[in-house]
Formats: sequence, C-alpha cells, structure tokens
Amino acid sequence: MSKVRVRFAPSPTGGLHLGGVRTVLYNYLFAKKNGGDFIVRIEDTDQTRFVAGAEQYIFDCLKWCGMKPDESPLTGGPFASYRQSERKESYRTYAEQLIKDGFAYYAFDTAEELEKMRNDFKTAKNPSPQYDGKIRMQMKNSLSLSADEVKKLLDENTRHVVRIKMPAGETISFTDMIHHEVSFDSSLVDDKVLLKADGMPTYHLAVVVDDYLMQITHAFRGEEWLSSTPVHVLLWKYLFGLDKMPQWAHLPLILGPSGKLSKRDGAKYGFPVFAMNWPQAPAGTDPKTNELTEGFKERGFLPEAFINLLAVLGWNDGTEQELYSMDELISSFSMDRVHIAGAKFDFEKAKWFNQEWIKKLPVADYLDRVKAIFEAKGIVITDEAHFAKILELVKERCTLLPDFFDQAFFFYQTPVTYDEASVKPKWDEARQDFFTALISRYNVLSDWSINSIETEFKNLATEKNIKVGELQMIFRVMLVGSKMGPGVFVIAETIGKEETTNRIEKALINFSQL
RNA sequence: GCCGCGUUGGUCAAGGGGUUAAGACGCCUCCCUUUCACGGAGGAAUCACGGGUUCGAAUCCCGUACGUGGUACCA
Repeated sequence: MSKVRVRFAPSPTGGLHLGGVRTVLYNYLFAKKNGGDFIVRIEDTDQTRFVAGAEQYIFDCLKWCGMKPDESPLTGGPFASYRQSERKESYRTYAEQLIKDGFAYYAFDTAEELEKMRNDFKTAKNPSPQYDGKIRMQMKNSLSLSADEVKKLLDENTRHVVRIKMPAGETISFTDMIHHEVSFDSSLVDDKVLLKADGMPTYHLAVVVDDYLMQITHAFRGEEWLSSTPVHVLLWKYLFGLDKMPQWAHLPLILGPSGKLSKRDGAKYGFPVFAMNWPQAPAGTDPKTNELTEGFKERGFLPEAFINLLAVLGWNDGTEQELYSMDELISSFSMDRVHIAGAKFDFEKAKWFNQEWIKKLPVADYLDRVKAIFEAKGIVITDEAHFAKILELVKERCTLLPDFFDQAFFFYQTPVTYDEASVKPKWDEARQDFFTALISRYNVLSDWSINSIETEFKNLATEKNIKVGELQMIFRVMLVGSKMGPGVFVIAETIGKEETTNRIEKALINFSQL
C-alpha cells in the first residue's frame, strides 16, 4: 500500500482564514501522524480574482503556524508544478477524453444566453434553474447540435466550455470519513463546467486530475464541498477508476457569532478572522474591504495557541486535555473524532488559550515580538536578559502579547501621574515622614535584594508604628503610578536602588499637594 | 424553491439505551493578595420540538422547526 499523501489547496484570492487554517491543520496532522506527505498546491485558475503575492502570503502563514509542506510550489518536489495555472495543458487532455467517451460535451452558450435561460426557466418554485439533463437539449452544445454544426463552430474557434454530462436517475454515493455514507440523486446535479473558455479547468476537473497525478490518498476539505462531491466521484469513475479515488473527509464549518464566518469585513466581529495580516483585499471586491485586515499574529497571538485553539474547535480526543503542542496533536489526532456539526468561534476562549500558552512557554520564545511592541511604543530595550526577567514577572497576567506593554511599561518609565484617589485618604504627615525616612534607609542599604528591601521597609514601619499593608499600597503607587503589577518589593528590586529612591522622592513632591 | 449536511448550558464539548448528563471558556459568590492577575473553593445554566420503538430514550426510528452549505465559465 502506498504512503499517505494529503494536500491543501488554497486559492490565492483572499486571506488564509480560520476555516482554512484548520483545514490545513487537520491535513497536516493526519499526514504527520501516518508518516505521510503533506503537500500544498495552488489553485490559481481563477484569473480574475487572483491576487499577486497571495502565494507567498499563504506560505508565510503556514510557516508561522509551524506547518511546513513537504512539497509545494515553493519547496519543489516530484510532482511539480504545484500551480494549476502551469498545468493547464494536462487538464485539456482529460477533458477531451471525457468527451470522446461520452461523459462530457462542448457547450457554446454565451454568458447572455445562459442568463436568458436562467431568466426564462425561473419560477417561484425554481428560483435558480440549472444547466442540467432537463434543459441541456434546449441549449447550444455538442449534444443538441448536429455533428456538422459542432465541427463548424469548433473550426471557427468559437468560445466554448466543456461540461460534464450528468447521468439521469443514478444514485451516487460515497463514503466520507466524517459523514460516513452520503448519497445524491444524479438528476438533481447540474452539468458542471469542467473546462472554462479560457482553457483553465474549474476546481471540479482540477482536483480530480491533480489528486490522481499527485497520488493523493486522502482529500480533506471544508463541508462547503460536500454538495459537489458527486461530480468529483463521477469524474474519478470516468477517468481513473473508483478504486484509485482518495478517501474523502468533509470538515465541519467554523461559524461566526451570528451565522457563517465571513472572510469579508473581518473587523465586524471585533476579532481577527485571518491567520496573519492580509495585505491586499481580493481584486474586484467591494473597495470597502480594501483595508488592512487584522490577523491573529498581529493581534498578539502565539502560533502555539492559535494552532491549539483551532485544533480543538471541531475535534477532541475524548480526554479532558485541552492544551496540546503540535507534537501532542500529531500523536493524539484522529479523523474519526472530528465532529460532524459546525462550531461557533468564541474569541473569549481563544484568548484563554493564548494566556495559557504565554504562561506555558519560556519568555525567550516570544521575547523578540514583545520587544518589538515596546520599541514601537518608544521604549528601547538594551538589556535583553533584564527584559526577560521583567517579562517573566508579568507573564501570568497577560492574555495577548500587547498586554506585556501595559503590564510592564512602568519598569522603564517613571510615573507621571498617580492614582491620587487611592492615596489621598491615607496620606498624612506620618506617611510622608515614613517615606522620607525610607529614602535615607534605602540609600545606605548595601544589599539591594528583595528580602532586604522588604525587611528594611517593615522594620521602619514597625519603628514608626504604622501598618505595613497600607504603606505597601502607597509605595506601589509611588513606583508604578497605579495599583497594578507584581509584588512591590520585586518591582523595587528590579528597577534598582537609585530609581526606587528617585521615584519615592518624585512622588513625595506630588503627594505634598494632596 | 430544490438538494445535501447538521442540532447536548450563552460558547466549545464528553457521553451513542439505565449516569446525580463530565470538563473547559464566559458569568456570579467566597478565599488568597491591603494592587491587578495567577491559584483555590463554590454557584447559576443544557439534551430544539412532536410522535413512535422499548420495562427504560440525550442516546434508536419518523416527522416538524431551526441553522448551515450548495444550487457560477468562484474556489
């Protein structure tokens, strides 16, 4: 038996969104689990919507997520090319063969004629008439026209497409790894276009031919493809034999808060829908969408968290485990535990995954990204080891990467404003006296460690007969500006003796006005 | 309209004839901490509806409703 080969086939007409990433992920996990190959091919047959740069974008996303393909347009491999536009000729050959065998036919109808047909046959009961067995003899094609007429049209290079001739009254059934047995009545499926007038194949012809040529064993895709699977099954039967057909798995959809998750206006939900920023909106769409769409990466997600949350949205291994690394996913994943029903995406839960991964991973893993956030806000990090210590101190209170700035900026910036409302009720001469004395004590403190800083503080409080608790709160506001952050004495230790006493002094001046 | 697929708390979900119907997110209360968070202990909240089958149904069957996908020379 041949090795497992799965493929992901994005079309470069938009960003790589949640559903797309999860589809890749399940493909990837299945391939890795079974020691097979994971290949990526590009479905760039839709010239009018093709977006330059999209291919690179998709690969950048996959790379960020940790899913490097074994074969792809960018990595090469034995079945190159992996771009459908570069395989154009082979599709034509197969289309001609189908016609020769009586499974397909030429259709010469123009766009106007098709539109006319749809209008003429449109009724309340049938709002969208199909080009199917019931009406194809009334259209302009090699079935309805005489052989001479067809030859003439062909000789004159009349624009035409190739359509599949759907049989009447057959039940087409197939096995899906998730949905199990699925069947369709062939009379209800239309004569799909296989080869477009420009010579490009449609998805229907291309998947079948490419899956065959690239020896794909398992084809996993979104559930939106389920309805067109009968066409693909027939094509396999006519062209290569059902025994060579890959195993199908139609993955459940990821839904938005109200209905389907749409790629367009990703801003609508208040959370990203793309893996990474998608720099160009698809050509030909609403100019309104032509703005920068936010990605999970840019929002401050860790790839580990992003992969993890997507993996368990539609699959679980039956245990209570929720946090999985990529390696754990590979060993736990199984297709038969993928859910049938679609799942609503919950951003709150997504954030929880990120928070867990921030806590779980060493800060070194994301230090560079956080550093960039600080530098973008004007804080230059010169001592990375010190920076790492600070991140370690605040990591458990960060959900998204940008939170590190909000949680740790005060290590680098002396407060300019203070939470006076908290200090004012407690502020009096005794406290002022205490902190004035504290400066002198700290100035002569030889061991600037958290323990001695704290001991000195508490000793002085005892001497002055003031409760330590409220002094700590005031001390915190002096150092941070507000009631936030890790333990006060850790903060003092981290910013150093000089900065600590400076901040106390500065606060003393401010508080004297209270 | 037609065809396909689906339906366990607000969300993700386990459970596939007998369970007090797990767990997680979110929400609420309390503890810890005179900051926030983390952590800990609790709480509210669920089998879409109607019929069967069965001693017994969230689980099996049939309808209905609702949701969702397709119905393009888009993928």
